[in-house]
Amino acid sequence: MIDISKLKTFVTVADLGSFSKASEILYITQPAVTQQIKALEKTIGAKLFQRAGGKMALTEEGKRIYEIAKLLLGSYEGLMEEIAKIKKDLKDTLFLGVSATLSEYIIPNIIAEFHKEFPSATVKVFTGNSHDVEEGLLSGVINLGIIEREASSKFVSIPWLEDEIIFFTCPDSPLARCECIEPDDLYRVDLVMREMNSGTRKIVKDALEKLGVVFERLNIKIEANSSRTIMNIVKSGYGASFLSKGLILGEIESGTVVPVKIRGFNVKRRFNIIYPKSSNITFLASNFVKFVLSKTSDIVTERV
Amino acid sequence: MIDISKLKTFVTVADLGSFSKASEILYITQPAVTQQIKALEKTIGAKLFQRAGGKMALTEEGKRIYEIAKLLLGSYEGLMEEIAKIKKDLKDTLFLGVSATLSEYIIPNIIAEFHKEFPSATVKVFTGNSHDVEEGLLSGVINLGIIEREASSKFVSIPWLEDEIIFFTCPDSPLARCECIEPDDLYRVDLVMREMNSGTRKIVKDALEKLGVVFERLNIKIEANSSRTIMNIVKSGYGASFLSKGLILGEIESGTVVPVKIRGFNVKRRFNIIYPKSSNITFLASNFVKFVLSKTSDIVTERV
DNA sequence: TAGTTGCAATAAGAATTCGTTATACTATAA
DNA sequence: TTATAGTATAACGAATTCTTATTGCAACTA
Repeated sequence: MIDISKLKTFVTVADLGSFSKASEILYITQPAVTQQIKALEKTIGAKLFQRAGGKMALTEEGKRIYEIAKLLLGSYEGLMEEIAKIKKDLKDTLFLGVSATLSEYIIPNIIAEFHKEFPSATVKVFTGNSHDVEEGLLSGVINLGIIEREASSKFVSIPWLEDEIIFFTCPDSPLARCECIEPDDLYRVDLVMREMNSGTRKIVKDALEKLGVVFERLNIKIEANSSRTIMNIVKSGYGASFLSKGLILGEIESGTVVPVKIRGFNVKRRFNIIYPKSSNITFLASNFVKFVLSKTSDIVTERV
Repeated sequence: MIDISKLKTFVTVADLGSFSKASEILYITQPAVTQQIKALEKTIGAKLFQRAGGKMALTEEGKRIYEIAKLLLGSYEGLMEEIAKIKKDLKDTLFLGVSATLSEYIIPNIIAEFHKEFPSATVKVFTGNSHDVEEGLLSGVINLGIIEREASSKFVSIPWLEDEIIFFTCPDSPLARCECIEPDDLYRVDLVMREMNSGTRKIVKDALEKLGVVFERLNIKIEANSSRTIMNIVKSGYGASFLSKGLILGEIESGTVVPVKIRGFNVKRRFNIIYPKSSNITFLASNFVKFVLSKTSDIVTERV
């Protein structure tokens, strides 16, 4: 199979009319040029250069090959340019994998602010559960991950925000007047919940069952797979639900929803920024981490 | 530098969606495919396939590379087709190297008749001295040579026509009435000769000097590098000259020139068909040799 | 005409590449 | 759970392709 580098050598020799000059430009030795041309001539089955006389002149066959070789080298140039572009694009792109909960509140703001500080950067967010994020990191599809638990030993974990799941309802509800209810009181409440398989739902279920609540006996009237949807339902006056504190803090402050304590119910978890121990962190990714951590102190003191 | 075969492998995998299937089509093992793709991904700096799921799907970068790779492989196909054409053309072409004397009489007829028998064949004639022909054979520019002497030990020599150099003049000349002259008589004749460096001139000079003639004292009034020119000069009534018997046989028969014997002057030589011992003779060349030898018997008996 | 110079070809050894075999890993199917 | 298909990894051997050293050849110069 004919080598692109051999064609490059051939075209260079043809253009310069000299083996030794071509060897200088190609940063190889003159015998290497001789060998490459010889190999080409062997596979083509014809002499490409007329050795007689001062200059190396193309033979008739050489001229025929030359035209096509130039075309092919043109395509090759195009390929290399595209590769250069891809490299540049990837250097300026941060592939971020985050859990569903996070992707809905803090992350969008963070990305927007990050983009203000790094205008040339592009951030692509992949939403998935913690396992998906870990897989993506190992396969290289993702540069940086943020998950709701500790990562496995294959990853570097940077602890980030502490998150708390809280129970809340709308101000008009009778529940809103209670400062603290008993777990058993939940059986008498219409509940809006995240869908099955949700990490948030699972953590709530586990915590309630520890308090003796039979989850199946609860009145789950509505299920939704979006935190925003759940929020809107409760805000509009229907029932009560569980969500991350961060997701509803704004609403609590503006008085559109009211948090209600459940005795003994205390679910806290910490988000972790992670990346593989095996591969080096991207320059852009490290900038993102620095940026996020600097913003975190504000968020922590102000809100969480 | 990126290899065409790697690109071919990449495109094949992309088309089939499988490393192992691609390996079968490319007649290599599956690990070889893995390695090639891996190498490509390393030089490009991006994953080309999404390993997740059943099929191997192109990533965004993979798609970008795929398009250009197909273009490049197209050029490569074109190159291979051109090479095939060149090989075919060369197979149908006989490169013949002949000495100047021969190229002027027997060879043109032979080629014309050869072409009648092998219409698809092309014969290209290179005229030069014996040394040029030998060089051409060794460098591969020529397939077959016909020279005026024995070839060096590097060549296979097939003896062909015997040639004789004869002295002649025009019918009007006083010389024409002599049946045989003495060597010293030449000093009194106006001579037309081939140019310096001519093989024919050298052989004549050597033969005359053996007969005691001082070559420098001869009256060489005209020099010409073409046998045809010399013939025309003598025919038109001026002086006398030496030429191959074959070149002037027709003229002698038609009475436009007259041969004159010089006592003791007897120069014969044999043409040899030659080709290098090192390289095999072309199919077309061997056909040409057979054809020429079959024609030779006619020529020998009829004319020489 | 001999000697110098420039360029290409050749030879031989070293380094790299590349493909193969053998084996491990990871999903999916039975 | 085992079996199976497909991919990745490791290690070795073969082929390629460089490099250095040297020869060969032709043109130029003294």
